[in-house]
Amino acid sequence: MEEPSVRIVIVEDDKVIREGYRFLIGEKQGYQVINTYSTAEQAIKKLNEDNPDLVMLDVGLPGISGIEAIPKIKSILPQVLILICTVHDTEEIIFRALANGASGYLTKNSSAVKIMESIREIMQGGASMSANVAQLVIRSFQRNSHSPLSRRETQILEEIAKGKNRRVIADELFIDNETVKSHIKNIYAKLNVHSKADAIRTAKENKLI
Amino acid sequence: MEEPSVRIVIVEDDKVIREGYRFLIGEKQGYQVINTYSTAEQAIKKLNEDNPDLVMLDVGLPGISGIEAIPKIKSILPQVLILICTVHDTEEIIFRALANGASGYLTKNSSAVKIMESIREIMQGGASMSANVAQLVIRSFQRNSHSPLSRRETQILEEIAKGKNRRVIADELFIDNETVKSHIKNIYAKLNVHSKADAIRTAKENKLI
DNA sequence: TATAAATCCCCCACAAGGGGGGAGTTTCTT
DNA sequence: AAGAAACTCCCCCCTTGTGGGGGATTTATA
Repeated sequence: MEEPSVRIVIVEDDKVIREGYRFLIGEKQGYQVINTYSTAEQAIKKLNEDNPDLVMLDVGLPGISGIEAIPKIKSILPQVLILICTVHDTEEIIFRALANGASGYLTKNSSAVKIMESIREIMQGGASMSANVAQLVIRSFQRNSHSPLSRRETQILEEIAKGKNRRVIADELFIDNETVKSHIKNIYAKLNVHSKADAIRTAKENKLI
Repeated sequence: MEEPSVRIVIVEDDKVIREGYRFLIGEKQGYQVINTYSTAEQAIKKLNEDNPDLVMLDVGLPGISGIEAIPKIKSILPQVLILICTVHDTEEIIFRALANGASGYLTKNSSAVKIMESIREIMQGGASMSANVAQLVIRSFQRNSHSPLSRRETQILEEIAKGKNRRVIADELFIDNETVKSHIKNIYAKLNVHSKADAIRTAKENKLI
């Protein structure tokens, strides 16, 4: 039986890189580059007729950025998969791209092999990140191991961060209202703050919760 | 100049897989398998003399699990890198492994090439995940795009979830106290809840914030 | 034998929360 | 042009929660 090839659209403002991608992908069996664009606006305008399976997207585009383009593209073609290929590797940009619906994030030092591997993984329903991106993402999961807070204090601060009040926390932990209050007093002293909001902010900044 | 080879310890209870890894890695230039163990306890006991750069760790070990072993290993050798290789791919296990300090997470269908690539990426200071793991991780970043909440409501609920009170939120958004209160009333109505804590819980469960 | 952690107790004053009502404007969609 | 959402602001009410002050006891850990 005939395997339909994967339809790919490339959005990249640098002509050399754009043509590089086109050449790289175009010569591979089972993949075809439908069109390439230098701005997200142009790509979005032609999205319905191009009808791609996957869009390779740069972040630093003139006009609307790749990040902002993601939800617009997804609203037109909800099933389309997005692979970000860019030089930008700041935490904020990466997280915004992933939160907006990207399935992959490669920084531009990625080899041709790595790019094709990512496209394959994404088309098979997975996701893909280059090593430096994966590291940032993983780091966002990790706690500070030198927390000044005790186990109980950390636990209680986590519940506070969920918006629970002292009464509820006390009930859930099978301890007294006053005990929770004491813990909170100690938390505030250790973090040098004087309110819930400040405690939560400080704790999150230092990855204590 | 002489490049020292990467010292690797393997912890895996299945003998076939364990020896498979040992063979796979042992034949590669620049990598040496110092020791292999079938339990985390044994590996931890010998950690100081083995002095590995990287530990390949299974999750489903007899005795203490791979997940629980991570902080214990890190407390003995803080610089050691951890690569999880396992069949387990539930969200909870993956997140706990990454939160505990793993630098990589491969599910066991990973090819030999992929395993070596991961080890290389991790040793170079990056991180690595197989496609299915990356997908779960990325999905955890993504919002529900069909939120019943308006932009403003979502924004305000996010601030509430940071522990801020109405007064502070009003000031930061340059709107009146009463306006914030109205938004909160509407949020509660839409989410069918009657308190901060319930609103935060419901919103998080449905990935509205 | 200190020190930290976890538990519990009392006081007080003020801030904050939640429910009820209504009403004006803008902005977007049909 | 009509209607619906969204965003803004105002009043009433009473209950609950919060933060700061001062303690105490027990257990475990260094």
